[in-house]
Amino acid sequence: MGNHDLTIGMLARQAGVNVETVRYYQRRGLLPEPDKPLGGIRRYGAGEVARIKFVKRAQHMGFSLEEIAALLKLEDGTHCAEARAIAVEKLEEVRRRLEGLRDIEQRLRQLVSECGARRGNVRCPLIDSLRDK
Amino acid sequence: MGNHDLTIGMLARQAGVNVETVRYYQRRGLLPEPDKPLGGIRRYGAGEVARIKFVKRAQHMGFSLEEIAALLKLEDGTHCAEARAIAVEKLEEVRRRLEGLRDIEQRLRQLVSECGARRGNVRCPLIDSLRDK
DNA sequence: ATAAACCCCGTACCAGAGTACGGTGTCAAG
DNA sequence: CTTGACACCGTACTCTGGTACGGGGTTTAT
Repeated sequence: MGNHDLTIGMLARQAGVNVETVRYYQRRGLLPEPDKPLGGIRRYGAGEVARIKFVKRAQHMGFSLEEIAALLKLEDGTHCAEARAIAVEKLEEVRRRLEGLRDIEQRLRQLVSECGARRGNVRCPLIDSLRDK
Repeated sequence: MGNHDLTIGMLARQAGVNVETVRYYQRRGLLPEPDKPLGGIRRYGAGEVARIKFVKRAQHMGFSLEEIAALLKLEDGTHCAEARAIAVEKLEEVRRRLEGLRDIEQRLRQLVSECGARRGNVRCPLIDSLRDK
């Protein structure tokens, strides 16, 4: 775990992101920037790979980088209530978005089917629904 | 319908958007820019109000401004099949997003409940799920 | 006739999550 | 010892849908 032998390019490849993304995460404070040793080339280890993967997993759960920064501060696993609070908020947000998307799905499904069933020169139901009610 | 008596500010108020938004839509080609008459103040009518409302309704159905521009070209209602094709694609996209969000909701719900049920010094289930598998 | 309110136009800026570019430095192989 | 690949760093640009700003010109009301 402590072997610091990766260059930033290797780190990026192992974590499945671009070098620029690694640097971006460093700037955002999601990834510590190791001290530059003599010569000027930094080395990274398994800890950094894991951290980037943590970020990517959290993104797939819908968290923003800002929220992920907060989660990373609780990474030792001893602040479960705080972590849970962040997840609860995200869950509520996800549910709101789900509701909105479900409405949209419904309306689109309805309109697509009406447009498909249209016969003769009836006006387009989709276009009509967008015009003044 | 043909009374062109609104200034851009009145148009914006009637359509429920900002003046800047009207100009932005003009730049994006969603709204025609009327000829500037003597003196330099353009006038707008009910057609423009309707057009902005069309855009807003379409946005609420999940369409991007680019897609809305395509829909506006079909606004006469005689190109139902083309309009339907755009809606079908959007519907598919919405369903993909819905699927993704449902997965996220599920996982978050599960994790929130696990974190809530946690007793003693078990590691935080949420944080754990973000760390290496 | 003067002040408030409004218009015109161009440009710059916001969030979010990166991506791209360009100049310089360093390292390893041939 | 030179070539190529990579690292470092700062800055700028991408996309989307606007919002803000600033310097003029005009119109409306008092």
